[in-house]
Amino acid sequence: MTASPVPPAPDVPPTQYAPAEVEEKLYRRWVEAGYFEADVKSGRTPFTIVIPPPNVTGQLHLGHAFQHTVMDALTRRARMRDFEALWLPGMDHAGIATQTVVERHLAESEGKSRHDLSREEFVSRVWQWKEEYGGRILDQMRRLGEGVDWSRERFTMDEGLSRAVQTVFKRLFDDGLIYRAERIINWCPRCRTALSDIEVEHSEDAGELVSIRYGDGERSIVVATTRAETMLGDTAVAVHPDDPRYAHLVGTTVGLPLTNRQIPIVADEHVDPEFGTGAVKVTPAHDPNDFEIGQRHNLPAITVMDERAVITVHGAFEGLDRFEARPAVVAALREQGRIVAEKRPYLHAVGHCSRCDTVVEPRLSKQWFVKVEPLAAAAGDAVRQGHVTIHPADMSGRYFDWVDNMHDWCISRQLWWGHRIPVWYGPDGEVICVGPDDAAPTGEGWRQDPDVLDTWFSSALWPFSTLGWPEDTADLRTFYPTDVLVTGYDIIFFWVARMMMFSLYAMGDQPIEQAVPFRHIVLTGLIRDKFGKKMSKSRGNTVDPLDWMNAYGADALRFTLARGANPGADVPVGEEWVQGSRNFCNKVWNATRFALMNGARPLPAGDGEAAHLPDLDALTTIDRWILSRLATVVAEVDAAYAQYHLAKACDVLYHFAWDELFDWYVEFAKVTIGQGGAAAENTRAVLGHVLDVTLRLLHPVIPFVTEELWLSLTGGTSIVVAPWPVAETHLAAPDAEATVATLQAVVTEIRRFRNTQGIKPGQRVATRVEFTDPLLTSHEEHIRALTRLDPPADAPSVVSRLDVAGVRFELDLSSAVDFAAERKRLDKDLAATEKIRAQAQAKLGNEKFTAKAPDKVIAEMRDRVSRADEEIRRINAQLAALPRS
RNA sequence: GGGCGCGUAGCUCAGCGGGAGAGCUCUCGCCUUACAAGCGAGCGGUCGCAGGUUCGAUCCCUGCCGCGCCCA
Repeated sequence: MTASPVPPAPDVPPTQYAPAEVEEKLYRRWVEAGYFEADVKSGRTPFTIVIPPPNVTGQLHLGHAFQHTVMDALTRRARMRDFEALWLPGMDHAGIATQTVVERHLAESEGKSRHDLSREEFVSRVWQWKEEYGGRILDQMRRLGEGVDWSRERFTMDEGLSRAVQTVFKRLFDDGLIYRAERIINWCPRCRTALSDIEVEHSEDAGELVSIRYGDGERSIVVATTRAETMLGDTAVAVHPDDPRYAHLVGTTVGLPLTNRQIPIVADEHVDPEFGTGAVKVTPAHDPNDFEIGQRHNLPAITVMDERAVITVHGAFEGLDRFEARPAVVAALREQGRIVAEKRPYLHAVGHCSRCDTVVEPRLSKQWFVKVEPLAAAAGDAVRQGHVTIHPADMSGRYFDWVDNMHDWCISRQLWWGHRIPVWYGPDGEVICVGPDDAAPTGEGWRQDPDVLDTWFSSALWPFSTLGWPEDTADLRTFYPTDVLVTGYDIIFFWVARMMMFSLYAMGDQPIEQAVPFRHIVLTGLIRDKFGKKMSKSRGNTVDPLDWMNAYGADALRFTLARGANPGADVPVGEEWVQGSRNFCNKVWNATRFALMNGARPLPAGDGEAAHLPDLDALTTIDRWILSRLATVVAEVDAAYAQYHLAKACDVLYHFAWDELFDWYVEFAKVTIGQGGAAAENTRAVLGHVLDVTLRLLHPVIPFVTEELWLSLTGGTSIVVAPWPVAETHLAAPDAEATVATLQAVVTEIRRFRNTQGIKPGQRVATRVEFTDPLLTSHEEHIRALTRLDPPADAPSVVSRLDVAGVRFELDLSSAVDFAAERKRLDKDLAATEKIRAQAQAKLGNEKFTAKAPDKVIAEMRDRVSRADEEIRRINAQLAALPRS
């Protein structure tokens, strides 16, 4: 055996990958090199993703980490594929959340409320807070290695984005799509602001159902309610018009208890005669359904609570919170003998503020609304007509359900932090909407609407406002429409549909394919814990992604999340998963380390992948096998990405890298390299090439470790800007794949034999090897190396003979062979093979099958039978050769 | 109540018309000089239940049972 000269490895890396030592350094280098900055002038095809803006008060959680990993993988791959890739970062101003945080801060540090400051002062405090504490998530994104274009970072309260907000508001206003009206809206008594429908979360809560008798004697009626305190604001009782029980009462009045008011009994179609007594109390100012009834019957609406949900009427209850007033009212009614029935607990749906969980109070109030009907119709059509594709496709139903049944959107919020509504009220009742270039009216008696817009209003403009709209910027012309939106399926309603509506509206002068905000919507699932349970603070199963990054590295976390990225499916994660990913990264590290120590290096780059390879005719079967497999893997990874099936891409790469490249090719390569000569040199080049390609394929998902290794392996500038591999289909070598499959089967069989015989892995066994399959002959040394079989001794005493596909082994065993164990093994294999044969044979024996099944399937069955026959013969020969025991 | 989805190995999930897969776990044996964050071998499933369509069903259809989620 000739020892070939191994070029000294410049820096042999340590045996364990240490992410902490490389991540920060590499990230800084990437940013400084400007790799993530998109160039409008490059002339390359653009690829754009805008980040769903995280909340300025927020911290990175696993949900962000997950979606950001997906976006980063898509963007990095696009960049490698020579697209002008832009991933645009930023944050939203999170009106309620931010104002709440700053108010608390103000209270704690100075003991003041915002009302102790002027509005201007308070807003400037919020900006101060933002500079000092806001946006911690941005640094956490850097930790994760996100390749965003920091030079284009945006914030929804920035001047440009605010201008976009005002422009859209003005247009909608002028088009009559924004209106102001007195309606029942969702009110949070803690945040003291209106909420839109979708900022309310419903849950089944335990309450009470109380039945109360209104009126007396003949003219009395029993109503049931879960909100007894609102009876103070009742202005009617409603029954179904066809309900015979109450027909005689319709049109009359009853006395409202605890008050001296008489209220009418009205007939309304919307009353459910099956529910309770079939009669309902009507409180138009405190219930959306009652409000509708009130409208239909011209009933007055009496507001009985203030903005904190404290009772404002009726001396005895005035000043009580709604939850204090409820038992008080019931007690007072009971005293009068008016409580007919009580049910506790009574489960019913209760709305909660999505921000602070306070029970929402329906409140009659004057608010601004967007008339969504025409906008929503366009948003639905864009998807129906195929201008925008939702992945996975079966999530489209949710989208349509939403846009087809959308309610008008309440956009005003009673806050100070946000985009102030650009509407001015004049002394004589004038209402003027001021556009971004208009001068606000001045003079006596003019005042601006005090409210601000829902944060989601500005978020809905994000795909184009971030690119400079309403100005006609190069960025907008180049990067809009964006290519992909990645977000959770839970946010379709909040955000996706609204971006669609506003983009189509604002970009309405463009053809629809140019007006859409994005061409693909990739919906991700929710992160769950390792038992598949939702993560929540109350469950105590939340995980800080920073902890896992610190423990296992950013790549390990990313790989774990990416491997779970099955389209639309929830992703359970546990620490063991991350450990496994870390182990994978370390495996890649060590395999590359081995390659470096053995002088493996891709040949100098030329045009295309094949330029990295030696003359194909000079390659061994094993070299051709791995190249053939690599070509398939590249194609499979591309196919998976094309479907946004990141989990599949990761799975393919994981198994190729570990199970084929590292477990087999590297082991074979040890032998070939050890043999020296031209074959060794070729194998070094092939190993170098395959690793190079594999690292590039993995880079979008695990950017750090791949960069660190790729730099050593290739001496290139950066894997970030290395070309994405191309599937070299001409390298397909089915013959080599078949031969190696046989080799693997032979090696595995020997290993099994050794195992069942209790031969220690390290123990070398003298063996005579005889080939019946000539294709395998040249691989004797590979087989011996992987199975630890030595050449036979001079005077062999053959103890055991083993026939494997194409090879006969005569093992010289000094220890006793466990024939019983071997027989058991073979019997099991025989039974399994006979089963396969029987199943295939049964099909072939079925006339209907042979008549109707496609030829390809029939041929496959025939082949299966003959392969099984051969296997059965082989096993039987083995069995026959075993001495009887 | 309306709609959508899911029930596949101990756990978490892929597969979705022609021989049941992965990760983690588990069993046995190994510090075999790239890697013990590792290596080799193995155990483990009437693919929720019942019908139907089909030459053939984990995969398509219907019903049932059990779980989710969204909307009301």
